[in-house]
Amino acid sequence: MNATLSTRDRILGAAEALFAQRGFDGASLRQLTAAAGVNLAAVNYHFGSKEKLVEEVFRRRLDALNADRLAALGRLGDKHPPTLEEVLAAYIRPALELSHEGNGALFMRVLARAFAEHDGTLRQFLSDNYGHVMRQFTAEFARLLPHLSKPELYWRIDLVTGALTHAMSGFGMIQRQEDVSEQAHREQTVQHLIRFAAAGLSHP
Amino acid sequence: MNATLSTRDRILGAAEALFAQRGFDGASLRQLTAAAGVNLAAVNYHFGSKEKLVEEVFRRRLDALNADRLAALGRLGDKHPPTLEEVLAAYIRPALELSHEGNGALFMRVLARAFAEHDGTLRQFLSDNYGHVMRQFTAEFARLLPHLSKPELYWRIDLVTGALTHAMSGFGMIQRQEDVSEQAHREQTVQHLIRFAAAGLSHP
DNA sequence: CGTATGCTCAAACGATCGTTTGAATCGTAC
DNA sequence: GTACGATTCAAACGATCGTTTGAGCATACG
Repeated sequence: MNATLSTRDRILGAAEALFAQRGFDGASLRQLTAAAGVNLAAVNYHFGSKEKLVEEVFRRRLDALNADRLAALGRLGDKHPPTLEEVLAAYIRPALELSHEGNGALFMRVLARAFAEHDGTLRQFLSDNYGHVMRQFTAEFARLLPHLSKPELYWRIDLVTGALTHAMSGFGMIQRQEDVSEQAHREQTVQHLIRFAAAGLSHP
Repeated sequence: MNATLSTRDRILGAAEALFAQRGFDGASLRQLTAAAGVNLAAVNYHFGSKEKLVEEVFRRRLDALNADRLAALGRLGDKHPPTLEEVLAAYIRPALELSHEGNGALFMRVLARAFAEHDGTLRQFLSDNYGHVMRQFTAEFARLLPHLSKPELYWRIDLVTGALTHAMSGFGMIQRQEDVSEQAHREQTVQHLIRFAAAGLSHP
C-alpha cells in the first residue's frame, strides 16, 4: 500500500473504493482495513465508528465539490443574467473534474448508492450538510424558467439530477477515443450532459 | 399478517418492502420472516438461499412488467412508423401502472437500488434475463433517431434510463391533487415523463 | 388404518460482523 | 534518558448473520 499517505487517508481511500464496489453494508471493516494495509482497530480509533467513516468519505469529497460548484455559480453572478447552460455548467463541470482525478470516479459511484437510499441517517446527513447547494441552484433555475410551475420545475430538476448521478457513476467504464485528448474528451462530455439537461429542463 | 396469502408470497412481499427500505444486505432474513409472519427457515425451504430470494423478487415483477412493455411495443408495430412519444409510452406506462398497484412503488425502489450496483451477480442476473427488452427498445430508438451516432444514442438512453429509474423510485412520496382523479393524475405523470425523455433523446 | 408428502417449527451451527481492550511501540519535548 | 501523548497492534467481546437440522404436524392417497 501507499506508505506516503497517513493511516487516516489510507482508510478513506480504501473505504471509497470498497463502498463503491460492495456498498456500505457489504464492505466490512476487515476487508477495508486489509485493503488499506492498516490495523482493524484503526477505523474506530480515527473515526469513532463505521457510520462516522461513511460520513467522512462524503465530507472529504463533497466539501470541495460543492465549494467548486458554488464558486462557479458565484462567478456567473457577475454577468447579470446567466444562461441556463452556464448554470448547468457550474453544476456539472466540477463533478466531472472530480470524477477524473484519483479515486474520484469511484466516489461518484458511492454517491449514486447514497441516492438509492430512501431513508436512514445517511440521507439525512447529506441533506443537512449539502442541501443548501441544491437549494441555491434550484433558485437559479426558477429564475431562468419562470414559465414553469413550482411542481413542474421540481419534477424536472429531480429527473435531471437522477440522470446526471446515474451517468456520472458510470464514468469508470467510458473509454475515450485515442485521437482526442483527455481535456477535449472531458469538455465534450460536459457539453453532452449540459445539452441533455438543458433540453430536459426547458422543453415546452 | 395477511393469512390469505401463501407463505411464499408473504415472504416475497415482505422482502420487497424490506429490500426497498434497508437494501439487500441491510435487510436480514430474521427481520424479513418476522415481518412476513413466517418461520425463519421458510426462506431457505422455499427459495434455497437469500440470493435466490432476491432474484425471485425481481423475477416476479419484471416478468410481467417486461411482457407489458414488449406487448405495448408490439401493438405499435402495426401502424408502421410509430412516433418517439409512442415508443416511450410503451416503455414508461407499464412501469407507472406497476408502481400504482400493491407494493409496486416499493419494487421500483428496489429496482433503483439494483441500478446502483455496478457489479455483483445481481447485475449479471438482470442483464441476462431482461437485457433483451432494453435491446429491443434501443433498436427502436435507433430507427427513430437515425441522425444520432451510436455512442451518442447510447449516452442519451443511459441518461434517460437513469432519470426514469430515479424518478419512479420516488413515487411513494408524490401526492396527487385532491381535485384530479387517480387515473387523470397518472396519465398526467406519464405525459411529463414522456415529454422529458423525448426532449432528452431528440434534442438537436 | 397406515404411510407418504409437503410444509412449519424451535433450535442450533459456524462464520462474520462492528466494537472494545490493554499492552506494545513510536515520536517528541523536557 | 525519561516521561508522555499519540498511534498501532493482536486478541477477544457479544451480537447477528445465513444456513442446516431433525422433529412435529397436516393433508391426501393406498
